Amino acid sequence: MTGDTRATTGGPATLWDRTRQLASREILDTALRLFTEQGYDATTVAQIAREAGVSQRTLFRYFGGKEELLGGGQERFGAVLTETIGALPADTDVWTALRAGVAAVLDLHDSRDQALRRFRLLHTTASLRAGWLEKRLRFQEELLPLVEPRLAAAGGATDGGARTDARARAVVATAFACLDAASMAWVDRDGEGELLDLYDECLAAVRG
Amino acid sequence: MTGDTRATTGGPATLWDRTRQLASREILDTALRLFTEQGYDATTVAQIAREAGVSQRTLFRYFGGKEELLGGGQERFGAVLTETIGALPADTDVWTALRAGVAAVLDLHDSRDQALRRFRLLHTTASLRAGWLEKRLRFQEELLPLVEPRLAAAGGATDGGARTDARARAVVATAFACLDAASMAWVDRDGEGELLDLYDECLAAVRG
DNA sequence: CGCCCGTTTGGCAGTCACTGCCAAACTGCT
DNA sequence: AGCAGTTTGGCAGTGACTGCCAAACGGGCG
Repeated sequence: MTGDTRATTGGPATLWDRTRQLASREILDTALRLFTEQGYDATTVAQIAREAGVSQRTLFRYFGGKEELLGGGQERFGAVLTETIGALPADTDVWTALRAGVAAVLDLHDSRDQALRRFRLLHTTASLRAGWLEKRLRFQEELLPLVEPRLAAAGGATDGGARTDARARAVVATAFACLDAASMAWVDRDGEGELLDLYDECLAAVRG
Repeated sequence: MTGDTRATTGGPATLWDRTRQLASREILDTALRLFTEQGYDATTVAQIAREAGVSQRTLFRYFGGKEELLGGGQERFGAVLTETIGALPADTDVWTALRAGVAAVLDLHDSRDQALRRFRLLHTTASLRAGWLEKRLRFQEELLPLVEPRLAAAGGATDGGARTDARARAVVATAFACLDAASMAWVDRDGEGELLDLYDECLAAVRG
């Protein structure tokens, strides 16, 4: 705060950025702690701001809304998903590609414990669930242009158009649905086993 | 409102019930109208209440929240789903059963036009989408006990327990995902064609 | 017919998430 | 040190939603 303007850096660039990152982390940690302690709905944004040492207004500038305070790099999900799948060879099977995307997203979590806490919160809080599902749907839309061509190539492949559109949506949505089912089961088992294995199992059950 | 206490009945029972139903309809109609005219987010509950001729407080007593004002008998969805599927013979294939459930729910809409309006609103409004997806998930949970046994019977069927749980969830979620993909495509085509056909196409794309 | 009881309604105030707006504090550069 | 651009914090406002309490109303009773 005072003195010591010389950069004891090691961080990204300007002091602002470092402070910002620090505050951001503090807010996220405080939020996750309070959420797990009192529950999501019972925790007010004002309380998080107070305990994190920032004004409510600033908190809302850092994060768009209460839901974002769950953390877990949810904003990166979209980018990671499209990047991972986009980087795959064009003739990769759709399901293989989607599995790779799911795996990449799961790797984003810092620790198994935090992931478990987040998922538990997510699956037990209606409002959070709603928000997550909505975000998921957005990712799904973003993924569409990457999935459509692969689907057309593999399937008997009639032209493009609305028909392929619906099918691509269904395929991506199914992958996400399996991820959700898997993560629910994973939470039920208190984080025992590998989430990806559960995902495979779910997908197998669906695709018979 | 005044005089005419003699029952020109024909309705269910007491005057209260009839008034209630009338007000309910008025509110729902007003809401759908305003939503389509101005958009969901731009319409305030206060405005709906004013134009429907009830107090805001009463409106919230009739319907739990703004989302319910979309109507379409969403509350019955759960019941219809479980009843339809529950009434099917125990050895019915899971996918057949789920298809029947989906068909029953689709039959719930009064008119094609209203269904289209509702779906369009649903797919273009983030907040509504979120709410719908959350409700969908609740139906999914309700359906689980009906789906699990059929899945165990058909599939190689190891024991019961958490394993089947995840798979059942995945299967039901997939069916719903296909319904969503289908309804999105249906809206894109301005209600042309049969929704169920699109559903079948989506499911075929998934189960390849 | 009129009266009382239970239900329903409406208004009011309050909570909570979230958003502009504006002045004050601060950082980075010269 | 000083200037300019950015960030912050407080304040007021909106909109959904919830208790609370008094007033209005419908239905059954004498």
